[in-house]
Amino acid sequence: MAIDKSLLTGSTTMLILRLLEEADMYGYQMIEELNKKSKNVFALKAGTLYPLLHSLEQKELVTSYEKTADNAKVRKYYSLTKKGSSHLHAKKEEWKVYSSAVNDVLGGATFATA
Amino acid sequence: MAIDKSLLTGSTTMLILRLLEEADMYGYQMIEELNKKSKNVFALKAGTLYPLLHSLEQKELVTSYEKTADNAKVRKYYSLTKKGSSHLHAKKEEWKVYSSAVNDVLGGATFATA
DNA sequence: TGACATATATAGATTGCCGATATATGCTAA
DNA sequence: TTAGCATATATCGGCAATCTATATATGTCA
Repeated sequence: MAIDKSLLTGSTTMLILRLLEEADMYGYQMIEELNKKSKNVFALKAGTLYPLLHSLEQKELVTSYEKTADNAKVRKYYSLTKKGSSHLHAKKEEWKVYSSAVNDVLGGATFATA
Repeated sequence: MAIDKSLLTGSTTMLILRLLEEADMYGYQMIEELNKKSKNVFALKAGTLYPLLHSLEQKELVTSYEKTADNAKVRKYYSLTKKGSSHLHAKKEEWKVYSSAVNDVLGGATFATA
């Protein structure tokens, strides 16, 4: 199930950084991973991702390097910086506060963190 | 705690409709209610709310009527329509799917509905 | 060899929300 | 008594995030 794109706003950066927390990745791979991990809910578009990655690199939240795959294709890998890691943790806290507040207003839903 | 405004995108309509599900309200009151229910997380701006209410009325999700308060002040009350109620339920489902998906990606959080 | 998946990139448009500003009334304190 | 603040609604311009469309280049498979 795909959701209204407008709900995505603001959380995309967090999700991307979260992916990079586990492993270095190249753009195309992030789109696939995000789709898989979210059970097809997040269908991030290339036109959204690449400009976003460039801005994250400018903000020094990620760094990039090129790596040649087996098939001689050059891929651009991104890696989470220390600054990016801090940013991610802050955003995760924000997400917790935000989603709890939405649930407070909606009522009938409980939010538990493990 | 106030959160990054960008996270709000798309959910404001849902929250407003949710308020009207419980009782008819006028704009200014919604801002206060939302603030209270969300424990000061949502500080909706008048410049956001009033245009939004007008668009909701155009979409026939709400209707409005004027009512004079004790102090002779005229307030514009909004009421949820049947169409608005359906819309709200659809949006709530979307929110569940979306927030679960975010938690899936973030890991370490469980989402339970009551 | 032609179509499609992979892989990255940019420009233009849309949308949602905010800040600033405007208007008018009621209440309260100097 | 009047100046300031809260209440109450409204509009405009602008910004930020995302999408669509388009472009490029290579690898793979029918």
